[in-house]
This record gives sequence, C-alpha cells and structure tokens, in this order.
Amino acid sequence: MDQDSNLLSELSAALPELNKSETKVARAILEEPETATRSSIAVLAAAAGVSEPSVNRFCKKFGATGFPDFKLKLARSLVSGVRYISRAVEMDDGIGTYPKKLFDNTITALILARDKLPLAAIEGAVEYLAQARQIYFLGLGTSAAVAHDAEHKFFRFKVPVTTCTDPLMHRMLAAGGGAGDVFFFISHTGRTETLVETAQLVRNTEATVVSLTAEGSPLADASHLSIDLSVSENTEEYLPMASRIVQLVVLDVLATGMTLQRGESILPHLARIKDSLKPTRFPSKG
Amino acid sequence: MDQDSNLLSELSAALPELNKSETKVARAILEEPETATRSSIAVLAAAAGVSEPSVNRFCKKFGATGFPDFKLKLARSLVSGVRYISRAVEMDDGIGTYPKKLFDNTITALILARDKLPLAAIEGAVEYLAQARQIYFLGLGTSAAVAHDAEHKFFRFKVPVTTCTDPLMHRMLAAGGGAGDVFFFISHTGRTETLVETAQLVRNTEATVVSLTAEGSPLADASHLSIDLSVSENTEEYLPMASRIVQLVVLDVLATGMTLQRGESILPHLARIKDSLKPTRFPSKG
DNA sequence: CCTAACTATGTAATTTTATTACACGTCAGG
DNA sequence: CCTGACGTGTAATAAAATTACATAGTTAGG
Repeated sequence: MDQDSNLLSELSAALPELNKSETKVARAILEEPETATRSSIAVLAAAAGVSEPSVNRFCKKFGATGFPDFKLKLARSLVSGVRYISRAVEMDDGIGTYPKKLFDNTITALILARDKLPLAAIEGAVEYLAQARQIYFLGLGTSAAVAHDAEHKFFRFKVPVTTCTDPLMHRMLAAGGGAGDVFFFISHTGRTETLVETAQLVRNTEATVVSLTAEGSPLADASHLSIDLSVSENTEEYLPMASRIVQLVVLDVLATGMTLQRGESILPHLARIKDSLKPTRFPSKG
Repeated sequence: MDQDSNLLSELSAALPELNKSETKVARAILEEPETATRSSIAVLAAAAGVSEPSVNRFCKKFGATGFPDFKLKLARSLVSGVRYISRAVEMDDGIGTYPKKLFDNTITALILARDKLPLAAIEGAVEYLAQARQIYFLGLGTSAAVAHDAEHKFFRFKVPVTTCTDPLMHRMLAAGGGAGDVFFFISHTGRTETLVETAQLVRNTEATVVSLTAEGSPLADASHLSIDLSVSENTEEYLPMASRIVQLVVLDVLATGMTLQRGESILPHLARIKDSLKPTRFPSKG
C-alpha cells in the first residue's frame, strides 16, 4: 500500500517478490535496521554484498527519492523501537526475550490496525449506538471478556446495556428484539455458528445488528453494519492474544465517539460515575 | 538530560543561550522541522540566512557527528513527538483524529510498559502459577473483565481456575484458602478497600497472594508478590483505557511463561483445546 | 580610544557521499 | 545458438558535507 507508515513491515512483506540483490539489501537492512540508518550507502552496500547503485535502486523502489531519503524514512519507522516483524515465541525463549516479543507483537498489531481502521464503519456504529434505546453485547469465549469490558464502558452513557455470553439466552434476546435495540456481536472469526444464527434471528426483528469481526465472514454478512478487523493471529500458536486487544481498543474508540457525540453535557455525568468509586478506596497519599 | 528523547524541546530550551547565527538556525528548524529533515545543508543554511559551516557547527553542538546525523535525530524526535506525547481527545475531534489518538495512546502505554517491565516479578509469578493447585482470579469493575480474560487463558493448563467478581464471595474464598492456592488480584489502583482486605484474609491462610497492580499500593504491600505497573491514565478523562490493556498483555506474558515452563508436552493439549471449537464454526473458505 | 586577542562567521578547497550513464553478463524465448 | 530484456556492476559525474583557513566583529587591556 502507498501510505504504509511502516517501512520495515513493508520490506519484509515485499521480500518474496524481490530479485537477488534486492533481497540481499532487504535482509541486510532488516537484520540491523538501526545500523542501516547510520551507514553510508557504501557501507550498506558492502554489508549486503552488492554494489552501491543496487542499494540506490532498492531505495527508489520503495518510494524514496534516493538513499538519504530512504534512511530518513527508515529512521522514522524505527522510532518506537518496536520490532515490526512479529516474532513468534520459541520454546527456548527466556524471561529476557518472550515478554518483549509478546508486547512487540501486540504493539505491531495495534499499529497495523490503526493504519487500516474502517473509519466509515466506526462512524456508522457510533451513530447506531448513540441512537440505541438498548444495547446488547454478545460474545463467546475470549470475546465474552471483551463483551464484559464493553458493557463496563457503555452503561455510562445512560443507555440500558446488557451483556450476554449464553447462546440460548442470545437466541431468546434476539427473538425479543425491537426497534431501537442494537445487538452488538463480537467475534474474532465471525464463523461461530450460533452467533451467526442469532444475528439472523435478530434480522427478523426491527432491531439493528452491528458486529466487530473478520472481514467477509458469515457474521459480517449477517449484519447491518460490520466493523471489519483483519488481525492475523498466525504468530500465536495456541492462545488468542493480539486480536482481542485490537477489539478492545476499537470499543474504546466507539465509546469515545459516543462521548463526543453526546457533547459537553455528558461530562459531569461521567465524572459523577467515576467519583462514585472514591469511597471504596483507600485514600492515595499526596 | 543527556539522553533526551526529544531534540526539538532541547532546541527550544537552549535557544536563549545561543549566539546570533546559531539562533537563526534553531529558529529555522523549529519553524519547519519537517522540512528541515528533508533539506540539504545548503538549503537549510539559505533558509536560516547563514553559511553552511554554521549549520554544521550547530549540529555538532547538539551532539550529532554532523549534519546528516543531526537530521536523523531530528526525524526521530518528530515521530516520537507524535507518539510519545499522549494527546488527549478533545471535544471537537472528528472521526479523522480521535480514533488514531486512542490507538496512539494505547501503543504509547504499551511501549512504556514494555521498557520497564518488572521481569523478576513476572518470573516469580510464573513460578507460583506453575506450582499452583488452584488459581483464583479476583478483580472488580474494569478489572473484572480482565479477570475473566485471564480465566480464559489459564484453564488451558490443566489447573482449576476460578474467577470471582463478587466481594462477598472473595472473602469466603479467601477464608477457605490453603497451601497451593494462588490468589491472583487484579486492580489498577490497588486501593480498593475490599480487595485489600480480602488479600489480608488470604494472608491468614497458607495460600499465596499475587497481584497485578500499582507500585507501592496497599494491595501490593499485602501481597507475597506484586507485579508493579505504573500506567498513568491522566490523559484519559473519564474512561479507563490503556491500563487494562497493559494488564491483559502482562497476563498474556504470564500465560506464555507458563506454556514455556510446561514444555513441549503441553502443546498437544493446547492444540486439542483449540481444535475442540472447530465443530462450532462454519468452515472457512480456502 | 586604540590595539591585541579572541570569537564568531563566511569563503573556498577538499573530501566524502550519492547518483547517473553505460557496459557487461546472464537467462528465457525463439 | 542467437537475440533481447533484465539484472548487476564499474566508472564517471554530480551533489553534499566537512575542513582548513581567512576575515570581520567584539571585547578587554593598555
């Protein structure tokens, strides 16, 4: 893509389509990106084992006007210090490596999600939620925890919010849906049969179906509006990780959108809710 | 400070102590820092109205080895300026700005947390959890959702896991604690009275208290082991946001640590759990 | 108030770095 | 086995940065 903020991920993505010397250059850069930003074209060419013009051509191929410009872009994408290439955790990783890897993978997922955020869908979802007479958050498995979190945010807007993580209850709630009800489905895969069926049940009523799920999935198809996320979990062997984090942040975005839509007048209300917890806490020093 | 991450602030701070031509250069850079990173030394010198060597001397004065190096540093602090300075959402933000701000704030929180991760505590917590006969996850409010998420991860390790979000149940569970039980408390503030009291109840038994909470808080003090997080939420007016994301990722880290400790033998078990969901899903195309 | 000495700044030469033009080699299709 | 297109390197050229040095401006001591 043109506006990829992340040169390094772009590099590793393009890796398979590069020819011999270009591959050498790419590998040299990916191996020590920090060093690459400090080197002259001659040093980098030597490190990669190619000639200087090859490096120069390489730079131009990736949208830079030349080598210096390329270094600048590279430096920018290095700033956060994140290894943009998602590194899977290995069985022989130690305490010094695997925590960082997990954080980096999560950060990378967020950066990627941020750069291809479906803004139109988000705007539409905020609209639906803001108009809702009642909101239902439905999710199963890992997404159940996300649904609970969502409930915790949205009840603050003086809207009745129900979270349900029981498929049978889902169906009954769906059957009883009416105008002004928003059913918000959360599912990483978008392929869980019972959820899709529930969504279809809702479609028989006057209620609205919004979903936060994978692009092109059956659940997305069954929705009035779908916020498409395409977080790949391929680096994570057996535990769901980055996907739900992205879901949570998108829900933060929706809640914030709702706050903005409600306008200044909602702020005292939010403050009161926050303050209500004060008496349950030990006073903080200072 | 020596390792100031922000060259721009350093520049404006030093401004009063600079002489004539240095001031000109500084002003030119501060006025259009973005342009400055793209310009050659000649162009910048012309823009500032000084000679090229003056610019060069200026660069060296600020710790760079020369002009190109200075540009690199400048480019870095420009990006990090966007990232590292958490930008609060304003009431007049639109769809084009507030989603990115929220993602950026979350990403920043993760980067900060990653760079000051209490590895020793994490290692210790993994040890406790790996030895546990039974694990209880206790949390209230927003942390209740985090606790649910944790349950969803840890039951996979063939350990009985209980999540509880009811303060009265907390107390009863605590009273019944015994050797081999691990009570895992999750709390952003670490000041919720009932949680701290529950932790103290557990301390009267043989059970272990581990907590994921704020450094130096009453809850941390009441624990055998505390994983200290210090995520500031000051940019987030009324909704809890970044803090719980960091908590979730730390729990990912703990679960991963547990996987590594269990060794290869646990992998087939994790795979079986994952596969168990297949029949509940519509088959994916491809 | 002048001058010596120092500092600040610019000019021009030099060196380093990057880019371009071009030639050679290699591989695929005829 | 030839031919042409593509990939790659060599060498020339151009651009950029740095250094050495000269000059102007400034301050302190006479």
